[in-house]
Amino acid sequence: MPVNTSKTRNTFEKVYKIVNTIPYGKVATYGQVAALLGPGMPARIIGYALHALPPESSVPWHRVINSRGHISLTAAQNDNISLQQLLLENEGIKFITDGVLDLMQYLWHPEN
DNA sequence: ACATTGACCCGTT
DNA sequence: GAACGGGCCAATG
Repeated sequence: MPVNTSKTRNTFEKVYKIVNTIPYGKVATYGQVAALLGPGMPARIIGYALHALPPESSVPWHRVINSRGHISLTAAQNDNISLQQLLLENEGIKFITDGVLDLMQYLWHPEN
């Protein structure tokens, strides 16, 4: 859950802002988002921020996956895996197998 | 203020 | 190619 301290709010908002720039039908890796956040930002923070994100939010959290092109989400939230996969498939992204998609094809290439 | 954990990544065995 | 370990920042007890 996001605690509204000044520092975290800033970082979290940055994450959400970047995630919002991911175009429809494309996906970005945690590492990419971390790199856009700034040097020295580990990918874990993105995961933390997105995990804290409520489902009602308009942030396309499902377009963020790990560097291997897999849906992470760990075992605890395996119900969300199907949800994320459904959302991505709804955007025209085809999965190779369950929870695995083709990064070369769908990876977002930011211009900045 | 210390230790542990986390929707991760990368280099080395 | 799989398994292991170190590393970064933020949140929680």
